Amino acid sequence: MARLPFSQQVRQAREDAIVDAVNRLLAGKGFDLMTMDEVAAEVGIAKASLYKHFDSKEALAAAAMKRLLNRARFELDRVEALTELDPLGRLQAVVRWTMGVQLAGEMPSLPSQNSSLRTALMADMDYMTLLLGVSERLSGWILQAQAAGQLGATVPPEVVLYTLFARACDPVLAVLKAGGHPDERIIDWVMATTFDGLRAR
Amino acid sequence: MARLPFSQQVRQAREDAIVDAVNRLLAGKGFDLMTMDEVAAEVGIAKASLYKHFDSKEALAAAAMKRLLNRARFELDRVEALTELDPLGRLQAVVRWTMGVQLAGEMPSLPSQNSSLRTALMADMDYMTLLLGVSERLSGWILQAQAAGQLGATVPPEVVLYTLFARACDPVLAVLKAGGHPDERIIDWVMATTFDGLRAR
DNA sequence: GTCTATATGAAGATAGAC
DNA sequence: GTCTATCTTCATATAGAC
Repeated sequence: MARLPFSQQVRQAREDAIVDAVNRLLAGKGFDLMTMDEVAAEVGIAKASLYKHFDSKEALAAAAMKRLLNRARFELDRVEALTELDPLGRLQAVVRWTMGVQLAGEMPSLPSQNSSLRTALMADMDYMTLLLGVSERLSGWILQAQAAGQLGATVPPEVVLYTLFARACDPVLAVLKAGGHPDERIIDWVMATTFDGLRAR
Repeated sequence: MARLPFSQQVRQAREDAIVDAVNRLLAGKGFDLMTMDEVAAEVGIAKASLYKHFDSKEALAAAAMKRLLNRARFELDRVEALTELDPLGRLQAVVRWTMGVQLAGEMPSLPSQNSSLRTALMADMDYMTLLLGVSERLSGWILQAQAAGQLGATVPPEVVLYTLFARACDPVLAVLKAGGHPDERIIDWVMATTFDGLRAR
């Protein structure tokens, strides 16, 4: 493992701090309402300095999203190593993890509608590669779980995948948190509605 | 029924046209990305004229939301009159309706995070009254369905209510529509995941 | 690379004639 | 009430000194 020069380590640490702040702000108020002034203030540097590290606001958000996807990939590795889990158990573990991230205020939220950010992300090859990688690993587990009869087969795998992604940024979590419920209970409830459905079993 | 003076009828028709345009734009790009210039262009009047009818951008969005809630109230009446439906059936009918509205591009979407719009809406008594009314009628059906053993009782009614609201603006619908699936099938899929859950029954 | 100061543009809202 | 033209604010992005 080659050691980086000290100056590059410093630069890396600073960029991590920037992405930290962006992640927090993205989780708290979203892309449109986040301003570069706020980011700079949060990090404690001048706004112009931000642009020495990232080309644009979109690039900043993209960096936060890429870090999230890397965290997700790491989590997928961890869950895959848990040999006591079956495919459904793995999916549930990952969904639980995403909800925990959101309740911790660390889930950067993108505008679901089209915007400058969406187009920037779709043109970002690194981001798209990461996203595709995570999607395909999840899809594999979904297919296994369906084949094993653990997941319902009335709905195509595609729909299951999108549903799981949607739970990662479900606004219901924030509403329940605002209602004063503890995180663990919130997660249990939303896990129950997601996997067991609203109808009585 | 007193007949309004002609001039007021004209005014009313114009304001309806404005709210139509706002509704479309809110559904398509959301509050933050909608601009007053676009609204004016869509209606075919000057931007300054908008302000003769509505005080602010927030007031414009509030008008669209209020009209949606009135449509919802009307739908609740319609479903309540269907005597062949039980409480669960009524809830499902309403959720189906909301999904249809969204797929038709007529569901104005609010930013889920705090913003100027949220505070404006919370201060709007007409809006809050409508919202509370719809919530309470739905809550009544939820309680009935739980008492009848049709809805799972592991989750509090509150959570069921929020989950149903969330389905009305579920981004999964738009993604599936972009995937080229017909509206009816999309609705069936999301209804299945919502009420039956992802796990096999 | 960091800063202060500024350019540029977009968007909400208004002035004032008709 | 409708229009054109304008005001004001604010946010992205950049210039240029150190």
